[in-house]
Amino acid sequence: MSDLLKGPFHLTNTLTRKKEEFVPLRPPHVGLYVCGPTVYSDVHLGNVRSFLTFDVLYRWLTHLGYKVRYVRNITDVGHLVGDVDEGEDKIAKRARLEQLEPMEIVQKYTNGFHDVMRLFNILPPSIEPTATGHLIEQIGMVERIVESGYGYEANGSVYFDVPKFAEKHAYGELSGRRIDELMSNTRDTEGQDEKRSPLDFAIWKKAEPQHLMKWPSPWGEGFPGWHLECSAMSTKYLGLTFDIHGGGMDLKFPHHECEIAQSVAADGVAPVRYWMHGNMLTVNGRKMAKSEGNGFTPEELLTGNHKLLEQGYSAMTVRFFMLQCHYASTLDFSNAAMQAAEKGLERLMAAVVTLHKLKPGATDGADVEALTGRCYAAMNDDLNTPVMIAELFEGVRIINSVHDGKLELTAAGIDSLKGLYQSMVFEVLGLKEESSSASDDGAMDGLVQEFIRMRAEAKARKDFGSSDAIRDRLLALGIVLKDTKEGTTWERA
RNA sequence: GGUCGCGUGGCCGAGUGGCUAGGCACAGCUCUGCAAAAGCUGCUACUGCGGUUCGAAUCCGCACGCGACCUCCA
Repeated sequence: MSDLLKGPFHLTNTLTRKKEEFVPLRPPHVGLYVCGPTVYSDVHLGNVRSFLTFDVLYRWLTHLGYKVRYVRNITDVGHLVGDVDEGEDKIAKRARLEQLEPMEIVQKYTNGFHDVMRLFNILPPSIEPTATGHLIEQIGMVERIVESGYGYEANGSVYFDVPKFAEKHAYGELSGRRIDELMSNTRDTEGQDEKRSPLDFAIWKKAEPQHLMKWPSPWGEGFPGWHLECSAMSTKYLGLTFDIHGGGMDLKFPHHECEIAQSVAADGVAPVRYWMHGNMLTVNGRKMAKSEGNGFTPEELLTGNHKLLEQGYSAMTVRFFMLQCHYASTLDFSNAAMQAAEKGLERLMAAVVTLHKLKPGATDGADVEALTGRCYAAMNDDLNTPVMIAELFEGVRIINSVHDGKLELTAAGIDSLKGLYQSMVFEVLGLKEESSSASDDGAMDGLVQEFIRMRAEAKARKDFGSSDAIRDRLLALGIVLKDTKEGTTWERA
């Protein structure tokens, strides 16, 4: 595959709302930052979708030959439960509820998050920094913001002065908001009298005496504001300006808007060149969210033990289901759609197995090169995984036709196809064989092969009653037999 | 209320001016002792009403319906 076929890569920059050619700042290096989870509860499927989107981005950039430094944070302090910059720290609240030390909560749900990422074959980032590990950098950033005149202290807390910032800079550019509209839409400011404007947000928050997670600072004991860590850590590991920042659509405002303002205020430069936002997973048309209570955990998904689930679905089925939809579109979860995805994935993976058994012919009856080009074109067009999957299914038809002797491919053609599927299915889409197929258990396979041999003998003497009985009894045990030209194969139902 | 987005065949979902993805389901055929699997064929849609255009699912306007953000959320 020539590099010419591979590029150029275009992605939708949500800052400009346009599809743009991706050109890294310092090729071949790419700096990628993605907002990670706040570790105070189990991640649900909607969270998984977001991390999956950027996993595919990471995989694709890597596939294109870029050296990607992928930073995805763990938020282990700072987000508040209640109203704007008031109320209890989420992690502290959870710690109280579960009667654990806050850092035990953090560890518990960080472990859980990692388990889920592994389950869905989502690659770990290059750096996974925590907010609590970067207090010095965050305090430094607050100081720079104060020095530049866009931060002010009030009663031990430090706030970002949004109206003042907006006088000279574009606040609201990313989310398409105007400062005067925001002003007229503010809710009551009760309990926020420390702020000069209701639009201001905390970059450092004073801790009450009973607060468990607090650190010394020039403004007294406190903790960092909830937008600050991403700015401080992305700057530390990726530089003042870096290539791509990703996150869920719901983080666009205010979180990402505030990140931009903080970086511009502190360091004078816009931090991000390409912003990318993944869309939401919905259930019955409504966003899956912790606060909606309509999420299910991966464990419930696998077992089917949830009122919204008719059956259990494997992690790869879910992954495939999500990849059949473009990342920027909302995707509605339903049992019918999941069942369709399950069947489709099965057919795709079966064809990959078949591909490795193909016998070469004298001519090429299908244009593998063109198919490959279309796969690259799809991915280069804003990570259009649904179109690429459609192309892969074109390939499935080719593979099965060759296997059935209805089409011919040369050894070179078969090799190209193998290379394509290895790259696209496993490396880029990140799908993997998961359940025990025939070969994972030697004893099991030997046992079934023995029954297949007995059945073949029965068939040979036209004793179809016996041969069907063997097949039916194995089926009742979850073993499916398939008669092919090369003999009988088996798999689990 | 403000801002943004969406509405595609039985279902899920691509597609941004003509060449009408793909998956699942369904029907017929081929293969098979019969099944299963696989292949072939069929099923040809774009919320409604106007407008622009030789031509619109695709552009513009209006209406209706739905959602997201505006408060922690991927």
